Amino acid sequence: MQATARQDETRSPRYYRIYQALLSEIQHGDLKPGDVLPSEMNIAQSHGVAPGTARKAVDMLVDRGWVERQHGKGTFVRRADFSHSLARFFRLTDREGVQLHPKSELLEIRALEGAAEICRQLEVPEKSELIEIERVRRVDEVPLLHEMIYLPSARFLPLLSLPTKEWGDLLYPLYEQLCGEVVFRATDTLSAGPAPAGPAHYLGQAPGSQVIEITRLARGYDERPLEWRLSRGRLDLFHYSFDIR
Amino acid sequence: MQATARQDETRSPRYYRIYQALLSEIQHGDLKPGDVLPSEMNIAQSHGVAPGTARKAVDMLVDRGWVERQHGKGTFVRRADFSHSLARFFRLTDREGVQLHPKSELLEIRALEGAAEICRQLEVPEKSELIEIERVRRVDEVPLLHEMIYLPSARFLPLLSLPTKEWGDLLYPLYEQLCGEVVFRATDTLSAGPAPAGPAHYLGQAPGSQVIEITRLARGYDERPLEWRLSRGRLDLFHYSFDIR
DNA sequence: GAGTGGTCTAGACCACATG
DNA sequence: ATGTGGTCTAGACCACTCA
Repeated sequence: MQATARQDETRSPRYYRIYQALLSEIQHGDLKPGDVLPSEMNIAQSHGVAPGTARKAVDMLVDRGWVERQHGKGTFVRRADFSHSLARFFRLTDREGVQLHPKSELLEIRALEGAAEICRQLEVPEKSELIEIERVRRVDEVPLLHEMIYLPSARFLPLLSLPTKEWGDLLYPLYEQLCGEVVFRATDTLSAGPAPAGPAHYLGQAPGSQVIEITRLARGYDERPLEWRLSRGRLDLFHYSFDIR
Repeated sequence: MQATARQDETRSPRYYRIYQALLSEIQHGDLKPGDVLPSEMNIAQSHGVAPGTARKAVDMLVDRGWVERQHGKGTFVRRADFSHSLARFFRLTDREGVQLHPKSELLEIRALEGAAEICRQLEVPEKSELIEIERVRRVDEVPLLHEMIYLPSARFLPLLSLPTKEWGDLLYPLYEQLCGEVVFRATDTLSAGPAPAGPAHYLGQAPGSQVIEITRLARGYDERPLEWRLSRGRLDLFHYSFDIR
């Protein structure tokens, strides 16, 4: 037997519309990281399709990194793991070649009127109030990165009242626990340029010397920008490798 | 009805074994870039499985970038396209934001005894004879990259007798036409370091100034190393962007 | 019209996880 | 024992390409 109504409505395949429906639930937060999806049989019945068709929709979510299957248990919305994400740009490994995590030191946090370019990146009105965070990240006391981080004040206010001692090495878990904002993906851009006096000082370089610049725009599940940061790092330790094709 | 023998032999799924069989044909050159695969019905019959199972094997080849489907025509082995691959590291676009292709100038080509490290990368015996190619790549007369390229002599001899005038902008098509060696994938590694006098001169920088270093190891369909290159580029034009998670 | 890939059905049995 | 995902069958019709 063949489906009675085939190319009605959107003219896209049924598995694709199911994929979109599930993705939209994830992006709108109806399905949160760690949540279990309905079973494939369940999805099939509720959408009135054969199990194989529902499975293909879930396949797409898996391929695109939104969910993870666990045999015998279910399919779960993935939680992002950025813990190695900036360190991976540097040639810093232990004897066994394992990437080392840098330690963070909070230098300063304050609210200020956002610069035009940063507001544009964060998709907030010009001159909106932003939170600025300045950090240094070190591995074995070797300064690796100087970071300037900008967040829309409105959504990150609880950070301003967090005692300095309670800032850990990772910011994203903090965003999640204190502010309920979850970073799902980010775009990193590599570049190079002269270091201003402040960053240069913390990196142990002469002011104006060339450093690697990594800018990041981080987004939530709904694709809204959450964070913009500019990290400057030592060129002599910089190293990054990847496959093409 | 169910397959009579299920977990005999390798204990891996049938679609996976079919995938491996097809991949091995591609990697051994029985199926060359541009060749058409057997039809899915054909694959199913010759392996004694249902069409859906054969299709899943082909799905895997598609997902991993080995082949490309063309509706109504067939499934074809992909040909790599590296034409934008090095230019993508630089901030060089036309008014419409389209990446510009650099023009190549051949500076020198010669055969020599390979340095230990380069022989190791190319997986040939130490002190093997290598072909060394020195190039400059420019966009609108602006020098962008200085390149030192190393190839195992044994497999690339025809290059030594090619007149300078016949070297084009792209090397990989040359490798294929003259030497029958096809580059399928490569690993690029980004780093930075001081430029020796030669490269610095061609980039219009002071000797010893910091430049971006891109090393590449290119491999054929059978995963054998074909080419190792060290490209040095201007830091002030360097720019690279990518998504994580 | 014949052949190809693209979508979909309606089942089956297997392997894993949990109560 | 029950429910989950993982593999597989044996078909169907649709959409596209080419002779």
